[in-house]
Amino acid sequence: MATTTRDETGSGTVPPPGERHPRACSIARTLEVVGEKWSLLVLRELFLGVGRFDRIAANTGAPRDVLSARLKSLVAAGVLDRVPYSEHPPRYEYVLTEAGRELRPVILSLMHWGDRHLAGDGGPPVVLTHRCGNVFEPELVCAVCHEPVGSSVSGGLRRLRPEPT
Amino acid sequence: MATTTRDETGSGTVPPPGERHPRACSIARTLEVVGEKWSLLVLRELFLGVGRFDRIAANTGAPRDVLSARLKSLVAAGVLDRVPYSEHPPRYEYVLTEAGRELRPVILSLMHWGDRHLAGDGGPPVVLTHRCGNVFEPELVCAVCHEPVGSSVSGGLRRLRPEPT
DNA sequence: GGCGTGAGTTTGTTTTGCAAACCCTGTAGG
DNA sequence: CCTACAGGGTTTGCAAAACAAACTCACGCC
Repeated sequence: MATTTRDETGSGTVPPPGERHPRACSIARTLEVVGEKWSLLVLRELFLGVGRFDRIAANTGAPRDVLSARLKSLVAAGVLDRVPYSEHPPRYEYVLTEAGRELRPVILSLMHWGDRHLAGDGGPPVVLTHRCGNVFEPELVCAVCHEPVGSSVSGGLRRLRPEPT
Repeated sequence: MATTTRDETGSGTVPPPGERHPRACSIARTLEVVGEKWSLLVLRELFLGVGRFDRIAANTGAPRDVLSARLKSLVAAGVLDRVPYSEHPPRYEYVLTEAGRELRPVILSLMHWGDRHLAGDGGPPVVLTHRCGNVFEPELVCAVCHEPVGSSVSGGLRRLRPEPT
């Protein structure tokens, strides 16, 4: 069984064993932005139209100082905007930017998985309807051929140029 | 502007201001399983076919003790299986369960967002092709009508029974 | 018998998370 | 005028978790 030493990281060089060579990877980069605890729950609140500090804190359960830090970093990352909704007294709320709204598939995929695997009795805690009138269930398809991604190990996907040797 | 006190949490009662009443929510439940740091990068490796401890540690950059803890909790949650690939010496690798494979849309959505918003020069670090032969780009659609979820604030989605008052 | 591999565990330090209390601005009521 | 309350945070002190590096253990090979 000749362990084919693959170029797993895509860096062009096979790393020496035992050393850390994290992949260049869009998943990791995205998690740098929204992967910390509470960040995605903050986004959930904004998708639900809740944009004020106290309400987000109450609905997520996040400690206020942590929430404050997360909101700052999400604004810095361009996912949220902090906009005044009142002067005298100055009050702000948070709204999704276009980039933030594009995270909706992440939220919906997480929600769908939880609905399928972690729903207690009584089914999903929240049910959405699509504008077509039906109860909404998300499906991820290839944007070109519109066929669903499979449930096999590979999902019908392969790396382009997987071994740049 | 009569601040319509909405039942944000779906708990049936509007929470007193200042108190924490986290929502019953499938997103939060899913994040309890895969929301900690490194968990989703571990899943990425498994989708790429890398299932052994040392390789996962090297490719993700996760500290070995943390990785050990995450793998245990993912196995306990039914997302991974730990299967022997050798006895004498006893060696194990990790593989996705069916439930784990169903997290693929989460991974692909995160990757797609990173490709769009965090790719440096030279474009995305990893390019996938779909079995249809085209470069893969994911799209989230309604499983019933197959129309894409919109990019508006609501995305064309609404809560069913949003106010159980 | 010493070295290498694989899969972790242990140890000691640093960082982060958390709860509760506090601060500041401004409005409303007695 | 004085107090209370709302909103949007910051500060403080403590506990939990992350981190890096070293160590263990079981073998297989030279």
